[in-house]
Amino acid sequence: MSSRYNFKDAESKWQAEWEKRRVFAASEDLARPKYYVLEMFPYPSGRIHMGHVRNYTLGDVVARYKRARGYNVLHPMGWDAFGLPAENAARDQKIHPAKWTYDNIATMRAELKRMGLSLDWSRELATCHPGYYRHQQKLFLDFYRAGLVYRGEAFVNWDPVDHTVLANEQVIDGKGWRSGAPVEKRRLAQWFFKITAYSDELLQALGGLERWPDKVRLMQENWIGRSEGAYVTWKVQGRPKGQSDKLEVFTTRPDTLYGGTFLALSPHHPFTDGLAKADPKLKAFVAECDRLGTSEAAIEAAEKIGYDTGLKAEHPFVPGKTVPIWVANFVLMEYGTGAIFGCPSGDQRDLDFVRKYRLPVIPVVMPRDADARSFAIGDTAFTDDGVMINSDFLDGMDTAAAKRAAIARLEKDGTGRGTVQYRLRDWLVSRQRYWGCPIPFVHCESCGVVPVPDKDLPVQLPEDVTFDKPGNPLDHHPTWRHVDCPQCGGQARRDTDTLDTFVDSSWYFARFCSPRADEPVTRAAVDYWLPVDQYIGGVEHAILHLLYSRFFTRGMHKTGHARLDEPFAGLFTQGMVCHESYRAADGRWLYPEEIDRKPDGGVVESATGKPVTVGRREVMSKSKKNVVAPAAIIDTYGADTARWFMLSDSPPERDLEWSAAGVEGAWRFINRVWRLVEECTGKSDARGDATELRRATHGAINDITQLLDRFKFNSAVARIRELANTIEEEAGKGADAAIVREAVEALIKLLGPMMPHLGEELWASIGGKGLLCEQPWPAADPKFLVADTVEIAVQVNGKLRATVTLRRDAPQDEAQTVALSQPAVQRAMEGKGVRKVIYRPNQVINVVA
RNA sequence: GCCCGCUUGGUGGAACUGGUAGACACAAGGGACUUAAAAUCCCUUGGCCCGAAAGGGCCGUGCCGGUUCGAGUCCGGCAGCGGGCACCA
Repeated sequence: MSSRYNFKDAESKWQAEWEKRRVFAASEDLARPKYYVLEMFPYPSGRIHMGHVRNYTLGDVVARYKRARGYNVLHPMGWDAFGLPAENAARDQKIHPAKWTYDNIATMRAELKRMGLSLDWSRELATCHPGYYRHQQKLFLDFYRAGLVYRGEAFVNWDPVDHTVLANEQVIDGKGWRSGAPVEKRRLAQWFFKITAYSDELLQALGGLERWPDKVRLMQENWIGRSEGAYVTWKVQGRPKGQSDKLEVFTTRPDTLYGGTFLALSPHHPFTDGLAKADPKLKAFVAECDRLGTSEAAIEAAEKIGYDTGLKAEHPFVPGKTVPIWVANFVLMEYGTGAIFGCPSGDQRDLDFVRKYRLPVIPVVMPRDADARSFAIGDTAFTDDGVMINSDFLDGMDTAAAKRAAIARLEKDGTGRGTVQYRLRDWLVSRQRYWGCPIPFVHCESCGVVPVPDKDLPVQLPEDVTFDKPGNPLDHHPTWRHVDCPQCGGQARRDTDTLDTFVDSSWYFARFCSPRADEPVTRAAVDYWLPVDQYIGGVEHAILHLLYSRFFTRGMHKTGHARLDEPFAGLFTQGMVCHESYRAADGRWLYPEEIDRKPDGGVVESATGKPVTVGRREVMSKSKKNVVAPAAIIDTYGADTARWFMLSDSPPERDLEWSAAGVEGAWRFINRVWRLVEECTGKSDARGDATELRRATHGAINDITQLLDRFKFNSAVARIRELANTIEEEAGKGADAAIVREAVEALIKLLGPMMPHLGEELWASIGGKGLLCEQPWPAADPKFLVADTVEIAVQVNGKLRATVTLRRDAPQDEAQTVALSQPAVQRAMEGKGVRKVIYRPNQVINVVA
């Protein structure tokens, strides 16, 4: 054993050993409790980054720890391999998306392997592989047959230059992010998942996800957006030609109907469409609304514009009363019925609108203590609950009662009904792109939309595609789309859209259970492994990915592919990795390795010696060059250093600041432990007192076990360091050799999940049997967890005045006598008598003077 | 605008369900070893005050107030920072 730890040899040696012995290969074993640890699989963008290192380190600690605790652990890895960057690379670099993707996977796999993760690589999968997406097509068809997939029309952001549909985030100031052309709203026939069929269930079931962060549950709750209200039907006066004579609105405030002074329709409401045909001004107004779009700057968004159709609607409660019908840009077709009634006295937005267009305001709710005769609305609507006024039969009721009464009346009159609305919309999954899972449907002139028969799956992506023309390469392909109709045998064409990549990631956790099965999932395997016991990833997926996966699992349940509803029993969202940024005087961003720190604390550019502006620490990003490449760190310090640093200092849910000094500190600790084990196990015949050391050892085992269970890895790191400190001290004092050995063994086992290579090397060096990663977790002996004496705090009037050592569980009179005899206590009492004593055994005694 | 979270030394952070604030590190300063450097080891390190020293006192967890024998922890208000959603009827 040499005195300096050679991480290069050790890390590759143990990685080879684990692989050779297949120690992380998982198989179903009903005799043992299972534990499925999963980290969100990466997009193969090229290289792994520090965010991956953090994510996979956290998961690996859990996996190794649970394995040591006797669980049958499944810990797989795969690739979220479809997506737009591959097509961009194809166009810009003339590389086929498949080659680009598989090359990146090879690079990243090699980088991940160098981290020493306890992964079952035999289960590796890539979503772009036909062996994966074939089964996704099967699920899509099964969902279709179960009524969870349908074809509908949707407005999309259409880029007229690139001939493609853009995601909202690709529309910047109303223009395509790449072409710069003004984006058009187009109505296209698209595929949807019927996620709204589960709105209420997805909401209700959040309550059962006890091991999910509250934050994520709340975000999903808000996203689903349940609200109670009513549909109200208004009769349109003087029915316009070819139009409905009724308009249905949704409202959460049926109580304020008497305050309604106008109706507003969405620019995309069918009624609006009908009117616009004969009204060029309205048509222009609708076009104007479309131009403003949804992603306009906040200032633009704040402007509310309307168009008076000149039509009137009859008030459902007040015979003879009518209100004008407007079209307004702020009414969304996608929410409610696409039409509202405006009550300016009770809604700020409506109030702003009527002030602009000079419509009337009728106050209908006032604060409890206000006077009905003098209560008036100025520039602020009264939106709180209160007492009803100017509302006929509702007058005097409170808001809740008025809502109930108004709904009852609507239902009795047949002019409306109580209902529940959700903000959640169905999931649009069609993408006009090449690098995605083909949608297994055929369009036939005579049969319509026909599913591809199961036996013909997969519908495989053609490889010979070109990216030099704008638009979807599948559309341009000379032959691919032409196909015989599976139903009538006549000429038909394939659906050339591909699925949103969120579909790929909505079931990969299930596929991992039987990754090579000839069906999407093997029931026995998913029944055994699912749900995922611990899922770990970034909070940026808190809504879409996690919600889609929850929906998809329900769909798989309904179609008989699984028997559970919730895929992730436990969820942990980690913080991001940050670094300060550096900027030269001329504005260039500099990489951390391009700067030097001077002794006086100043920072200069290495190449020029000129001073550098140090920016605040923020999320690592290539554009600001505040990045550190994991590969470089592993080359210099090894994987264990990177892992240890990732776990130290910052709690995993918070952002972590990467610092060179912190990495150095981690590296120093590894060498310190190395020397410690070498030195301490050398002294074989010492017979000193060892009670302190045993207490430290078993206390550490106990604490670290609990800390790992609670995801408090940074605290576990601190306790491991403490144990190392104590061993060094006690061994230096000549503690009993057998006890030192016990402590060192515990230390090695405790650090094993965090620094597995160092752990194996140390384990071998002290003559441990087998592999460390197969050793059981150490057990704390309870008899060393409690001391005979305890130090307790002595307070006078709540202020600490002394600490005294007492027998454990000493009775109050004894504690009181000792406490009062303390000089500092006497001084603080200033001769006053004892009025009261609060005694918490083994903790504190507080004397009230 | 609405909803949520956070705020503790020079820095990252610790403190179980209200009970000795600052664990464990980083940085800094001092010292040892060395021809020197690296590495390593030891000591000091929240602020202020009294004292030659030993020791002692006061203040202190963003700010203001409250509950309690006792508050970093609970409650109310405010500020700052961060996140989510955003014309949601």
